[in-house]
Amino acid sequence: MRKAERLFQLVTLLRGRRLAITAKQLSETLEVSERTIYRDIQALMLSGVPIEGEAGIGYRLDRHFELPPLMFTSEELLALILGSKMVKTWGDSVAARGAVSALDKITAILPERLKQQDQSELLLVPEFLQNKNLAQLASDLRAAVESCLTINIEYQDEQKRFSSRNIEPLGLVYWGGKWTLIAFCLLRQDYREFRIDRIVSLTCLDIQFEKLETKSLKHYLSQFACHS
Amino acid sequence: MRKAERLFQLVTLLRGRRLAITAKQLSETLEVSERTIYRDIQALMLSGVPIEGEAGIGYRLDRHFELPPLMFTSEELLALILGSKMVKTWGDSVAARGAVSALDKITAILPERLKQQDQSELLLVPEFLQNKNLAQLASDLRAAVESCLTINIEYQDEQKRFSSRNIEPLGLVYWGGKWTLIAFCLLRQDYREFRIDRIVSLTCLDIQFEKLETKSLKHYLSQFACHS
DNA sequence: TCACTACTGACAGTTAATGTCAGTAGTGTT
DNA sequence: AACACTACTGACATTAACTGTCAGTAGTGA
Repeated sequence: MRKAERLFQLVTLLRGRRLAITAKQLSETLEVSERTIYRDIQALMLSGVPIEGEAGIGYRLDRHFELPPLMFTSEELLALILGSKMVKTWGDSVAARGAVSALDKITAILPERLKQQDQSELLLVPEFLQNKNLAQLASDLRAAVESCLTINIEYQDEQKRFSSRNIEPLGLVYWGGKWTLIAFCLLRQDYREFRIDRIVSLTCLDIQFEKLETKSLKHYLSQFACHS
Repeated sequence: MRKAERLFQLVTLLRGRRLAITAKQLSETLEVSERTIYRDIQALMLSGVPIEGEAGIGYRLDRHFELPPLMFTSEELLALILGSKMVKTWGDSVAARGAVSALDKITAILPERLKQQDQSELLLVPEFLQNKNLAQLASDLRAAVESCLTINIEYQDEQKRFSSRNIEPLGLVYWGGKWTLIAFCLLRQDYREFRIDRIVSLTCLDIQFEKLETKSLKHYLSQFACHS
């Protein structure tokens, strides 16, 4: 079992690093010969662990193996299932995609008892409320937020009044059933909140804006929280 | 590595069973001696696997180890985080509790890159919208649904009209921001849908009702889906 | 008491793992 | 081209770990 323990430790050592690590360093840490490290690395690779080794550089774990496994309780899994269903229906299309595949993984390992509890569907998030176009719009907005790109939107408000604006998108908020975009409006030189389902069109302008402490989603919401 | 592989297979064999399994059966399946099985079981227990052995009965895996670890991609983890935040704010209190602890586990293993993406909070589910009383009411309703218990509710509808009814609760539906209780109303002898936030009080009656194909959440929703 | 099981120690034989040594090969710098 | 640094492989003597058989202990239920 000593070797099996060492293999586990090897993966842990590789997983915690950004830079490559040499066989010599590993052998010193684990107190074995370099030859043993070479054998261990080969064993791990044969069993599917994606290790990359470069002569003159050292070893690195493929980025996708960076994430360790997670252990959840029954209660946690049922909560994750419910949350995934909410994201699937109400989230932007990127998040919805992640939720669907996570949901597949979770249901694949559910024991019969929990599977029956989930499939009894006594707690339901209806799929038919899903709006694919809105989810895609939310994804595009999210990408603009993340990239700090100024955008132009055409917007139809509650009174059906039409407007076109250049805005700096700061973030998205889920109010339960409705997402809004918080942005800094270049026309009004102030924050504005837009319901995503009322955005008629969206155009990215390829103009990058600057992030500021006093011009952010957090700053906007701190004002809102004081009111309620 | 043969032994390490066998240890893995042992856990898998134990995990897939409800009834206890003897060392003799395991030795025949894995084609080793019983003495080796005793050694293997001891090695697994020393490394933390919760196996229970009873003389005259056999071995069983502690129930909490029934669930294997899960491996998620970055995209899936971010979706699970978003979903957990939704459940935390909008779910019933049991689900919210599960979501909070799942969220702790996920954030504990998040690499720096993803942690920063999550903490930038460009995609927000506000916690201040959480309603603890409503979440507790939802949990009580969920328990009644699961136990098929008839309940009495006092309800105030859209027009502020007050009513008191005995109902058989069939399930809960999340419409995005609002949950409704689907129930069979004993007064009207028909389905009725109640917004949870309009339920003034709830009393369990300790009268068990019968589940039927034609008196269920699914049946009710199949009618609704045809209308839209 | 008997039948069934889990459990432990001891020991000879078997198998796996280890470190040392020698050699191959790739990359970057001088 | 030579050198320094690294990854890599095969061979072999030595060491460590593992295995099955055997004998014995102990718990549970009929």
